[in-house]
Amino acid sequence: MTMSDVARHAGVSRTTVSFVLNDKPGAAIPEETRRRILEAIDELGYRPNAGARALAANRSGWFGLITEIVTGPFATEVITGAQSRAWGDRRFLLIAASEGDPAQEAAALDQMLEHRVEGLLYATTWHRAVTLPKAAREVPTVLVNCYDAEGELPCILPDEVSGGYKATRRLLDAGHTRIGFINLDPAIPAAIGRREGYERALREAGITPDPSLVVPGWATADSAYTAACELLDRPAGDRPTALFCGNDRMAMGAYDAIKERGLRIPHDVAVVGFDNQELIAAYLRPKLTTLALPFEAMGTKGIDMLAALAAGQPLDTRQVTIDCPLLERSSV
Amino acid sequence: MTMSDVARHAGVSRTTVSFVLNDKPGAAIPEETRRRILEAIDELGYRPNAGARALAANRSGWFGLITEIVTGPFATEVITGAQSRAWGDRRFLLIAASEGDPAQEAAALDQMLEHRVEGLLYATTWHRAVTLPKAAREVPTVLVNCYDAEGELPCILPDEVSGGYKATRRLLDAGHTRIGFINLDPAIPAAIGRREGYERALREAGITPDPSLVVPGWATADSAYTAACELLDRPAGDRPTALFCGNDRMAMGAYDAIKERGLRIPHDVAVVGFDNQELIAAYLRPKLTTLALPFEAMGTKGIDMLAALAAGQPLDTRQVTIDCPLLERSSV
DNA sequence: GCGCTTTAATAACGCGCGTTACTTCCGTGT
DNA sequence: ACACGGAAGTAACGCGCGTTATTAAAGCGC
Repeated sequence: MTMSDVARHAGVSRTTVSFVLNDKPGAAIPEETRRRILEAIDELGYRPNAGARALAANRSGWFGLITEIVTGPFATEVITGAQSRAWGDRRFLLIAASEGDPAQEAAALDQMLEHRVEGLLYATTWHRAVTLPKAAREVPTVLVNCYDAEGELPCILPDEVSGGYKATRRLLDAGHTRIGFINLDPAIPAAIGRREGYERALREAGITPDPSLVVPGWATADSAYTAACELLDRPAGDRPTALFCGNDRMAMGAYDAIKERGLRIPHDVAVVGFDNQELIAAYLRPKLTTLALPFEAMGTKGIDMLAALAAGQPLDTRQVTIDCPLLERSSV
Repeated sequence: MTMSDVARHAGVSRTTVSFVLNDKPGAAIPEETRRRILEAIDELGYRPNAGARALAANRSGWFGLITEIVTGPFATEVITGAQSRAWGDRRFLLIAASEGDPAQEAAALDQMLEHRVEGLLYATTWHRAVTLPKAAREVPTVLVNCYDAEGELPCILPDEVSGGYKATRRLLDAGHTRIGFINLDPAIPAAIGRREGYERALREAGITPDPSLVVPGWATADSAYTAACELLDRPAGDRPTALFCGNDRMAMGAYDAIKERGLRIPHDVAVVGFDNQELIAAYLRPKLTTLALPFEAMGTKGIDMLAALAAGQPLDTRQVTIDCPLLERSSV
C-alpha cells in the first residue's frame, strides 16, 4: 500500500495525493477531488510510511531521551512528561537507558544520531553534574535534573531551595518551632539547596537555625531511623516536634522511630518528606505530607526547549528551575 | 555526510562502501580497500542514516510497545526487559502509553503502524482479559500480562497458581499451619490462581483449607488493615500465625495491624506479600518476604516471541506462563 | 478570435541507501 | 594464441515520499 496505489485508485497523480495528505498551502484542490482521494485512502487502508516521509522531507520527527535507568519512579515521570508533550507536536520519543554504563550511553547516543533525532534530552535520577560525550554536541541537547560540568549545555533543575523553604514554612505555620532536618548526603546539590531553604524559612520566622538539629542520613530508611532516634531521644523540651526528611524512604524510617516511642503522627511529631514517591507517601499511615520533585514538568519543559532549539530559536535562559509543589496529606 | 561522501573520500564507489558497512557475504573486498573506507568513515565522522537504510531494505528494525501507563512500577519493568532484549537484536523499541484511553490507544497504534513496526507488544498493569483494535492484526502481536478475550493472540502471563503455592509452601515450611490469606478482588485471575495454589499447598501438607481464613481485600493498605484485624482478633489458638497478602501494599496494612497489637514479625506472625514493589518490600521493617511478578522476564520473552514471529517462524506455544520467584527477606 | 491569468494537475528529481546485474582486469591452462 | 574463471569494483534501479517545475484546461476581458 503506497501513495501510488492510492493515486491510481482515485484516478489522480501521486503528487496530488501528497498535496492532500499534507494540506499543502497554495495547492488548489477542488473538494470533489479531495473527497475521492480520502475515500481511496480509506478503502485501501493506506497508511503513510513515516520513514520514507522523514527521508524525503529531511525531518525525522524524533527526539531522543537518554536516562540512566528506565525503571525507577523518577525516569518514568520524565518520560511521561516528555512523551505526552512530544506527542502533541506530532513527534515521537526515542528512549534509551545507559544503565550508568558509559559504553551503553555512547551506544545509545550513536543509535539516536543514526536515527537523526532532532534533539536530545539527557535525564538523571538525582540532581548532579554530568559530562556528556562529545557526540551530543552534534544535535540540540537539554539536560534534565542535572547540569553540564562544563557549563555549556542548557539545563532544567528542580528548585531545591524553594522546596526546603516550603517544607519548613509548612511546619512553622503549623506552630512548630523546633524542626529537625534529616538531610541527604550534605555534599550533593539537593542537600545544599534544601538546607539553604530550611534555614531561610527559620530566620524569616525569627528563629536562629540550630545546627545540631540537622543530621545527615544516607538516603535509606535505616539511616533515617537511626538519625530520628538521635533527635527524638533528646531531653524533653529540647526534642524537635517536627521532622523534615530528605526523602520519603527516610520519612519511612522516621515513622518507625516515632511510633516505636509511642508518639503519634502528626499529634506529637509532624513529618514532611521529599520526592513524593507515591508508593510510600500515599500508603504510609498516616499518609505523608511531602514535596514532589517536578519530574513530569521537567520532561515537558525539556521538550519545549528542544522544540525551540530545533526550530532555530535561541533560548532565553540557559538554566531553568522548576518549583517543587507541596502535597498536603496527613502527617502535619 | 552521506555514503557518497565517504566513497568519494576513499576513492571507491558508493556500492563498495555499502558492501563494507554491511559485511555483504560474497563481496570480495581486499583488506587495503576496506581499511581505506573505514578510515574515510572515521575521518568524516560519517553515520549511516537509519531511516534511509530502513526504507531501502524494507526493514524498519522497530518493535512497538503499548502499555496503559508508562509511569508505574510494572510497566517500567516490562519496558526494561523488552528494551534490553531488543537492543541485543540491534532493534529499537517504540514506546507509547494509552493512559487507558481507547482513543489514545488507537492513535498510538496508528503511529506504530506508520513507522512500520515489525511487531507489537501490548502490556497491561494487571492480569486480565483485553480486546485490541483490529489494526493490531496487521502486524505480529504478543500480549503481556493479559490475554486476548477472543483467544487468538499469543500471550505471556505470570504463573499465579505457582506463586500462591510457593508463598504458602514457604510458610508451611516455617512451621505455620494456620495461614490467613488476604486476597485481592476474588473475581480477578490473580486472586483465583493464587487461591488455587494456596489451597493446593495446604492439601499437600495434609491441611484442609479453612475458607474463613481467606478474606478479600481491595488492593489497598487500609482494606488489608481491616482484614488483618479481623483475622488477628480471633480467639487465641484460632488466630492465624501467618498472613499471605495479595500484594505488598496490603502487606503494609497488615504490618500495621500486627504491630498495633504488640505482636512481632516474624516471631509472632509471619507475613508474605506479592508483587515485590521494591519501594515497599525492601523498606518495610522488617523487610518483606514476597513474590515478584516477573515483569522483566515477560518483557524479554515478549521480544523473543516477536522476533520469532517477525522472522516467520511459528510459535510452539500460544500461551506462555512465567514463574514468580520468591524473594526471601525477613518477614518469615 | 486572441492574449492573459487562474485553476487543476502532473512529470520528474532527489532524499540516502540496499541490491542486482554488469564490466573490467588479471592470472591460468591448453 | 585463445577461452575461461575468479577477483574487484561499478552503474543503475528502486524503496515511498516531498517538492519544484511545467503543462493543460478553463475563465475573462476586449
